[in-house]
Amino acid sequence: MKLTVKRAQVLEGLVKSKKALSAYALTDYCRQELGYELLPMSVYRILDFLEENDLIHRLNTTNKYIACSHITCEHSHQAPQFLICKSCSKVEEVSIPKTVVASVEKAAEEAGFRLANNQLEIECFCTECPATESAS
Amino acid sequence: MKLTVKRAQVLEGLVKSKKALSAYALTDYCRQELGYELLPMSVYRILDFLEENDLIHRLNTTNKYIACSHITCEHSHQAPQFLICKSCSKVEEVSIPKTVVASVEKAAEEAGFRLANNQLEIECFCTECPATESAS
DNA sequence: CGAAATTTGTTATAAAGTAACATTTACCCA
DNA sequence: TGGGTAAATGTTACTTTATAACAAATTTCG
Repeated sequence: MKLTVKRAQVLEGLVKSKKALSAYALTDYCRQELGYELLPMSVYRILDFLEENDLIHRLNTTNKYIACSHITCEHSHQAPQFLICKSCSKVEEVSIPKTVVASVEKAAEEAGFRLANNQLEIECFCTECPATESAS
Repeated sequence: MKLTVKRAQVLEGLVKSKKALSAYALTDYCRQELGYELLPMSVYRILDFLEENDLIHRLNTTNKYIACSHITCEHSHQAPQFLICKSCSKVEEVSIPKTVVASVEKAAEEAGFRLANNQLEIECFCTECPATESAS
């Protein structure tokens, strides 16, 4: 694993942003804040690398990326769960009790599926955003 | 609410398919199986309509759509949970115990978020698909 | 009937993601 | 130290997903 300058800069962009960013938002970040062009293709590759090395998470529900909140920790990662604000993209990485995750897994197994990962993404509204859509 | 012919045909396409389909896959379906062109814009509008009326679900993690497994039931919908095969897009709509959903909601509230909906999408592999990626 | 609302058509384009190949840079070791 | 290999990044082109804006057709209902 090699954290090159560009990879570190993309990671830094995600760390500094308190919310989830798309790959294209990160190309904008490089242009505007760092003063060079990093094309989408390169951004995607760097994001893939950062994700493989557990430095960031990809949010499947929104096609955005966020820095892992445990970058600085030593302890190994357990499955992440995310609360994602539908309105402003603010993300909180929370820890849901293992028993809860276990019962999700159990429900899956009973239906003949095995989990690909334990990542849960939950659509929310944060305190600063009014719920423009009603909860279902 | 008005279930026009085209809306019913799109819904029928989703019901007949046992897996999740993208909007563009549904334009192909109309061309190949029904013999007319339904442009993507129209498909998206119809999908929006069907979703608003609880006849289908949109899977945010995969940008695909699936018929609601309770179309024929009378009982009102509770929050849906989906097991989605990453490999073949097969989807199972399951019912996860309310206590589990409640504890997810509790974790969200403690972090200052309120749920936008209770839909959970869980990435899996079904029995027919080998896990090409290892579970995390 | 005829006005208003709803549904569908049409065109163009934005946004998200990847394939394929070229070039550059880093690394190793004889 | 030079050169070969692997890793990283650049470049071009394209596919997939999604929506904006406006036009036409159809339905609804007084």
